[in-house]
Amino acid sequence: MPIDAPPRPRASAASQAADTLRARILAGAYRAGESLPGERDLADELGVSRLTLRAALAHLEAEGLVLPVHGSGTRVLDFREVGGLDLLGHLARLALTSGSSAEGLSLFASLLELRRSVAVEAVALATERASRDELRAMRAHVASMHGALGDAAAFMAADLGFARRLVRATKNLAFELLFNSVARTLAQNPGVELAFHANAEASVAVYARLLDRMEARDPERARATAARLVARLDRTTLDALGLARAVDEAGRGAAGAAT
Amino acid sequence: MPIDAPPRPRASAASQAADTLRARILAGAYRAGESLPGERDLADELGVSRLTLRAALAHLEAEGLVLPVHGSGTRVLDFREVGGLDLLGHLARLALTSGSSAEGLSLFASLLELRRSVAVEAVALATERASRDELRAMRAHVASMHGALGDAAAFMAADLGFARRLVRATKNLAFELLFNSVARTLAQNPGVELAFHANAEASVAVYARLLDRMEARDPERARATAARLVARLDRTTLDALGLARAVDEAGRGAAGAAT
DNA sequence: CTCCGGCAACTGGTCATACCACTCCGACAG
DNA sequence: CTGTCGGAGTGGTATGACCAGTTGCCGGAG
Repeated sequence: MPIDAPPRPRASAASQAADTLRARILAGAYRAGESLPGERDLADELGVSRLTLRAALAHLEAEGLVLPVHGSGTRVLDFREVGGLDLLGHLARLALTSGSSAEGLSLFASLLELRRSVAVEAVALATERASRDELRAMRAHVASMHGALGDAAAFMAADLGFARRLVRATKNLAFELLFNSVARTLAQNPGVELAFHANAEASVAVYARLLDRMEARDPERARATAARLVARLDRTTLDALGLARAVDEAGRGAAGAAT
Repeated sequence: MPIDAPPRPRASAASQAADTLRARILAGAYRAGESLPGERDLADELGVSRLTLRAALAHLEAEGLVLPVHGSGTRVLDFREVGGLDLLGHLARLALTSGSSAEGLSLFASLLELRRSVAVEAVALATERASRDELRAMRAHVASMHGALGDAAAFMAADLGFARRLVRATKNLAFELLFNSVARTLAQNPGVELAFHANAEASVAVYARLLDRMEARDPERARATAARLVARLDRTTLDALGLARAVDEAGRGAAGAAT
């Protein structure tokens, strides 16, 4: 019984086309300011119908990569100037799969830096605004995290769950939406759960201490504590990720020649 | 002389359909977790072809509002859980045009709060990483802002321009992409330029002082100064925006009955 | 020769129709 | 009652045509 049926015919043609075009744009194959080839040509080249191609373009447009102009062409935008945060995940994924691991790591470090600055402020805000119930729920969540210490993926989910409760306690929708983007970026990069898991126990301990600060209702001290502890966590996370990537790299290097 | 020729037949059918659906989802007309009506029905209801409807759905999918499932239906997602930061602009616009001005103001306050926390950290990072050239360019930019004090729109553009230079000097792509989202959110809400303009002189003065701090290469002091000064700016901005909205509200109230 | 109007050949935007692929659920056989 | 197998309904894709803007060439008027 030969295994033939590919268990991964998943990606739709439209999203595949979108991925291809996105990769080209992010890689600079089409320069910003120029126009994309005509839809008819592009569809033909990618081997899809014009309709499918247009669906892909609609996604890219929503991501801020491209701007179709009726009668003229479809302009390629400078993603550094107009792209949203969601691009970071794609950039990191591209760098990690098809290029320098160092660049992907750097992007990941950027994301952690942003996350940290927001998290610290979120702690301060939550210290002022979290209800007693919310604090209690966070306590319970942290306690439950001990049960997920064994499984990396489960722990990352629990970790993000705590972060979401924290962010929600700030009563600030902008923070919450930003958190969504960050969480999605992390989720779509396989391997990061290992980095999360690398300092799982330390994270749980840190969260418990942050809750102490928050319950004391002293925003400034809470902020200072958060800044210190989260920075330390992030350092460990980055080290773990770097190590994992290095091992991965070495493994690939042993299998094939270094490119 | 009846004005008939609409100078704004601009919006394409697809984007109109997307706006309609987005508004419905954000307003809760379709509850999260449920499925949208079938594409055929929906297209018929909105008076567009199924193809156009699909283009609209592609946008909503990219925005994280909706998830089409092949064979099943198109699920409505909880935007508070998966929506990106770009939604904030739409929410604010909806609140301001068709509903409570207070809610829109609150959303705007959320955005300012986020922007401030990020800006403060950006100042700290830029203090460490900005090159001498970048600092000089920022100086020049601040100087040039004096020329835009008269025009609200021009000043807002100049203000965002300074912010972009600052963010770029952090050498952190995540910060830069987040800035893009924030800037776009501000840009798509008409009227905010007045709020920016309300404390134009103060802003320029603050930026100059921040540059002093950055040139001194002391991240901690720079951060503290930024936190203090920017918070003050934001308070003024919010007051100005609230006042403008109140006046606007009163004007509308005088013309029609309060809804 | 210069300038301006208009036509033609692009481009993206929309439409109608048909068919494929997948999911779900209910009817039927066991 | 259980398991299976269809069919109905859903989103996904293809085709071909036409509409609607934009651009630029080209010929005629000055």
